[in-house]
Amino acid sequence: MKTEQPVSGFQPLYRRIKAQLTERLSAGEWRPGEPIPSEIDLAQRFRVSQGTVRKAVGELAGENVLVRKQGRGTFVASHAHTRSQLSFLRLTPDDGSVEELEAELIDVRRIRADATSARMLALPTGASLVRLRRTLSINGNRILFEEARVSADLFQGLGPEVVERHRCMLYSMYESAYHVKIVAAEEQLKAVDADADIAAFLDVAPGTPLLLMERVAYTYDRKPVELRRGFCNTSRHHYANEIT
Amino acid sequence: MKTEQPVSGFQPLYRRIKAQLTERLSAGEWRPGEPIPSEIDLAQRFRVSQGTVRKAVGELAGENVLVRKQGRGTFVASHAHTRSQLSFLRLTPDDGSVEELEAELIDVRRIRADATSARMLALPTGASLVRLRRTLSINGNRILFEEARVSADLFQGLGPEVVERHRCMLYSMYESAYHVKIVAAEEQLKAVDADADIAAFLDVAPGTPLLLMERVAYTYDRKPVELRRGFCNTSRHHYANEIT
DNA sequence: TATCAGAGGTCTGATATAAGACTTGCGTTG
DNA sequence: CAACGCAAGTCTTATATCAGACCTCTGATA
Repeated sequence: MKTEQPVSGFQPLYRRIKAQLTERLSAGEWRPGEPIPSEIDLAQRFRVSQGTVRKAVGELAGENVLVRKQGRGTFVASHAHTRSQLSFLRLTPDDGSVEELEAELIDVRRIRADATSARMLALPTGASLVRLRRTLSINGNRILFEEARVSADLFQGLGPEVVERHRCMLYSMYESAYHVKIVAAEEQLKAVDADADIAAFLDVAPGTPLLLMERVAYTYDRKPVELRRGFCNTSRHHYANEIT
Repeated sequence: MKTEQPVSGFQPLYRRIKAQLTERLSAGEWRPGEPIPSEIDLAQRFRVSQGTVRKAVGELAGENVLVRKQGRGTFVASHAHTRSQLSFLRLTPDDGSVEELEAELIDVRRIRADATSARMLALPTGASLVRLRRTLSINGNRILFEEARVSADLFQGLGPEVVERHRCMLYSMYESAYHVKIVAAEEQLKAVDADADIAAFLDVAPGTPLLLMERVAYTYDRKPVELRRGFCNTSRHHYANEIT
């Protein structure tokens, strides 16, 4: 066993392997939905034992970056397949579950990043962003209005057509059209009153209490990629969360 | 290697070890804050290899039931020590972090379980419950009103004195006074309007939008133990969540 | 053509061994 | 008495090996 990094920044071997794997993932060497090489194979490439690869892969699987399938192989997680697309949607009807999901695009515009957006996306103030607005219906009830902002530079040519073509599944679209895989997000929730505009979009009276959800979404290596702000009518739905 | 359970209900060895560990934890063999025996020691007791124990302990550590400390040992997670007491409190000031936390007890009463509460706590309808109400202040601002319900049978003698003595840290109290360790919870969030009563408690105008948090808290083996309902003034605070 | 058995690949579970890293506490040393 | 160094105990990392479980594909068979 080699002991490198004499003093600072020591990282165990399996973490370095993990880093290498994320690097290749983010470089697009293996695409979402595709299998990565077998543990044995990876072990040989990296010249470490299969157990070490296994531990690296295990952590990535724990972070939902990879998906293991016994007897078949290990796959790059994808928003396209497996309804993992829903893993970022915490809204549920009070009774029963999500049967049908439908999104309706309102508009897609180019805007300039204000100071806050820029900072949160790690971009210079004034950078060009794409702002996308839409509503979302669960089981036929329109309950969410939301807007998303992403770097226009990273998502070149992002317009209504592209969104429509992916049926408004944004993360799936980021992934397949732009090779940007969303792997984590931070959300901040508040209760607010509906203003006139949003009330109109959601078919509720102005002043109705809405759940405000603000999100920063990250890709590999915790690079911030998308800002999102949603207003949800929670009269018959709720935001479900598991604490552990 | 033994292959048991020919068809159904097969559980790998490390999971059976894990189950045995949770059992002993729930029996109080090792108390929160205390160390459990070393991996080697446990391996000998259970007559399995250290690696197998390690895997079981690893999962429990991942669930925040145990806490590993390199070079020192593995400890039973505790709400009392380490500010893990806050791991169940997702409320944060919009700017900065939680510096000071203060709870104010309103009342503690015996009530009968309605059908819903009973079902969620896995108790018979009409069972005797203790209902506790309080407000909570962060950095001096009173922002949360909440009520908690627990089985009066499980928490015998639970009254204002006991709560005050533990300075309103409920999970810490459940743990040290009743040996009930809360390990997980499910929450449902909604936005609602403040009614007159709650508005008064929170010093806001009736009709102010509030974040409604409903929670079921579980102890070892996912046994439901507490129901909680909180109303939060989110004008200068938010509920923080991490999605992965 | 349709079905089935089997081979081979892949992840999973279990064990064993060894050395590194971290903490604690003891005993020596200055 | 204080400081230092060392040893022991514990978790952590790494490797190797083997067998089980699960899936896919292929070739034989009816």
